[in-house]
Amino acid sequence: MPELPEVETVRRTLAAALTGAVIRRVSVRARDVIGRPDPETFAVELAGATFAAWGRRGKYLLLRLEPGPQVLVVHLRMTGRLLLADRTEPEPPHTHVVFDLEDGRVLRFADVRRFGRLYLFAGGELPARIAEAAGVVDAVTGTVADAPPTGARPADAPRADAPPADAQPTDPSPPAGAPPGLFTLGPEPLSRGFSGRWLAGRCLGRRAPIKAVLLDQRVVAGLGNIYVDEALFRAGIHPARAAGDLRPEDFRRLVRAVRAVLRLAVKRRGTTLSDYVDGRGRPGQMRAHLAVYGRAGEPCRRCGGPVSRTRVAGRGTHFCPRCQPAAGD
DNA sequence: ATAGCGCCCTGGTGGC
DNA sequence: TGCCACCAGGGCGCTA
Repeated sequence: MPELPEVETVRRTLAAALTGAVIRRVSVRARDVIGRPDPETFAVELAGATFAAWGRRGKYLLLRLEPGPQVLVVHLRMTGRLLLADRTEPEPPHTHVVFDLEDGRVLRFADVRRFGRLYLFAGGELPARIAEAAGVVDAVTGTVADAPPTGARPADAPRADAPPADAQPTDPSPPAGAPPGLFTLGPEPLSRGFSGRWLAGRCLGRRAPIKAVLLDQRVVAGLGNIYVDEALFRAGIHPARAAGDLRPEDFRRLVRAVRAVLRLAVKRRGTTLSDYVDGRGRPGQMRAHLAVYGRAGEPCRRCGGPVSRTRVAGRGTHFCPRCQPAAGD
């Protein structure tokens, strides 16, 4: 299940191999995976375009194309794959979109469950920050690495109580066919915008389980079921605790835990349980480092007690009842 | 506004 | 061995 580390790994593998590649032809086999515009326009618009830059925002992959600027947005959802291969290599099953490149290679979008979506935007249709992220965001820190020198920004060193730089509360409403979620994404978890104070603010007065809040992409962008469970374990916080009941030190610990687990997962090139592979078809190595996810009944790596599995926020949830007490301490 | 739930989709799994 | 109900879940839309 691609979450931030998996999407980031795909981004890196493809950016290294595909920047500057020219699209010869696009064929759409399954119309329903093209979110916007219609599949015919999608194919026509992309023919002849060059991959100029590869960015990421949350779980969205952002491919900037020239001339344009146009931005191809890809969301892999559960089982989507973007695979770069030579034209002679056999096509993977459930291939729904094929980008034939001028140099003889092919970029294929395959997805067993057809949950993944591809969207094409003209540059002006995206909020400035998203368009910027399509190629210029530093994916690990989440900071804009090569932002155009639009003048110094001296006095706005990010304060803890300031709104995160990458939150976009005033962005325009999404154009037709666009995924609404792309326009309401919270801060990147590895950026300074995701702080204990920000998280505390978003949890204020909320009775929803803390896990549900962390899964909400408007609160923080890029977390999914695996890394939320892992971060809560590292922070020693029960996933079902009411978000509004956490204390300031809990939020600080949680933010640190989220960052640590995501950094490690990026370093290990993501978690492969059954489906995920990177842009070259290689599995990730993070599974061996998971403390609770998928380890129900196995000994907790910290206390030795058995890892539990329940359902929280409608999701399979893994935690250690001893290391993550249900209430307070 | 918030929280919970059903829906999409299909391969893999477990029960009988 | 074969059949089938059931599960996995990200994001969205609906309901209360």
